[in-house]
Amino acid sequence: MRKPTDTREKLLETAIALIWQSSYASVGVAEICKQAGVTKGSFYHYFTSKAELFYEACQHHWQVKKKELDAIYSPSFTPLQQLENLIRFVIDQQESEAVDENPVSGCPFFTAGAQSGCSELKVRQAAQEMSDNAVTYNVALVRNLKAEGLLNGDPAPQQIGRLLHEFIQGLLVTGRVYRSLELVKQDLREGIYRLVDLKAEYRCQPVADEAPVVAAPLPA
Amino acid sequence: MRKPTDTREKLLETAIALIWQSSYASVGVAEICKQAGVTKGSFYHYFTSKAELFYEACQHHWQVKKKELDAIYSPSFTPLQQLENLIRFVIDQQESEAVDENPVSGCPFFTAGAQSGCSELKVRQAAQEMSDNAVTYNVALVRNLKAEGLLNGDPAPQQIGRLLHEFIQGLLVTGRVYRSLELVKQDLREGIYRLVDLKAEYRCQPVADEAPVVAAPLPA
DNA sequence: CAGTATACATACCGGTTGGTATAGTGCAAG
DNA sequence: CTTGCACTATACCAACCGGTATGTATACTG
Repeated sequence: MRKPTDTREKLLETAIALIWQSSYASVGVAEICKQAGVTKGSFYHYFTSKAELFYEACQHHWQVKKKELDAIYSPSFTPLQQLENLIRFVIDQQESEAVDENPVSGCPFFTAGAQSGCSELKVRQAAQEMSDNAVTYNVALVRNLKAEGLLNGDPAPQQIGRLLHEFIQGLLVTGRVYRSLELVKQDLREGIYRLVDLKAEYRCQPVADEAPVVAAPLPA
Repeated sequence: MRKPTDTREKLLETAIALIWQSSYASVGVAEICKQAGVTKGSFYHYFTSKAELFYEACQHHWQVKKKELDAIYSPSFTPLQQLENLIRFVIDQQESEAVDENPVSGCPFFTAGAQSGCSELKVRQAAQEMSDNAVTYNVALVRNLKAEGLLNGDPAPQQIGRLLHEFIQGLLVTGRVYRSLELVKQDLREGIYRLVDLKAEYRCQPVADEAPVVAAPLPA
């Protein structure tokens, strides 16, 4: 046996990074390999196809994001704080991944999956699973808000969770098309607040600009 | 001069139809030509590039959709009816364009533009212009609702119009990824109603399933 | 030291892409 | 009848695509 290398992981991360910046279709296997400092031979040693690489890269990347989301939704926050954390998370995310030509990267899982249209079952599958993941977290958030009696009416958390995801995705894609992070910042909070429909007395509470979004997670 | 042919228009319509069903990237010039019964020579006689064809096809298609939207938003409807018309319009649209492998086509302008990411300025430009068009109509709707005093608070119609567009696009893209028109039907009305935030007394009024969505436009 | 499985490199494949060069065709004006 | 132009058909290109075949270096195992 040869000693294990980090080639595989390198490919996963490079793929995410590149596809993130442009799109699944416009990034070739060759480019991914070049950027990762790996040759095609190695690529197809670890992955059976480009679509499969994407699928696994999504899974891999989710493991990272999951930790961040767990911090966001830590029980050490009140539901209202969690809501604000989510908003900040989305924007931070976009800001950290912004590149010159593409100030809004959008959700990589999704933008790729969306275009797949007919072909590439594996890609669509990845987009679905990542969406399911995101919705699950949204639902938890809504449930928390509802449990505290902060919401008007008697909404179905499952549906509101979906609505949030649909809206956020649409907003990010729009921001991407317009190449405008400003648009995202303008509409994100307003859209989310309208979808969850907080009771009047809790609405639009100003949030400090420096408010830490990630706190130490509770020790079990 | 030779008698004018419909070659150009044929190409525009074929392009829309094909790209609609799958995606901009996965439909080649050759396929468009074949489907339109035209050869590549003719294609590049009328259009300088694939991207330009797409751009012009969008403009062409918008002229058709514009008429439908004008009917939807005819002053002969009350604002509430206009709102319901919009909801029905979106769903009818998807239902009429559904094909086996793709029950949700999404907005063709947008799904194409979204994926463009880095490349193809002309494609992104088309997506932007078509979005602007859509938002304009949304804004008009919100203004009507607000003018009748049907909305809570004092919302900015411009923003709500954007939110509606962002949500609808996100929903359609999600429906596309899940290949589920059912999802779209479930979430469309709820999302829209939450975003516009109608006063309680006007909310969720049941709408007859057979309600005509297109009425005779007012004679000037 | 032989055997073997892993890890990677080189070179190449057939197919498709968007785009072009060119020759030909139909038709109207001179 | 012929010239000229709008239009169309054929043939072709270089570039690139995802994927593969084959070879080799490494390193553990018996």
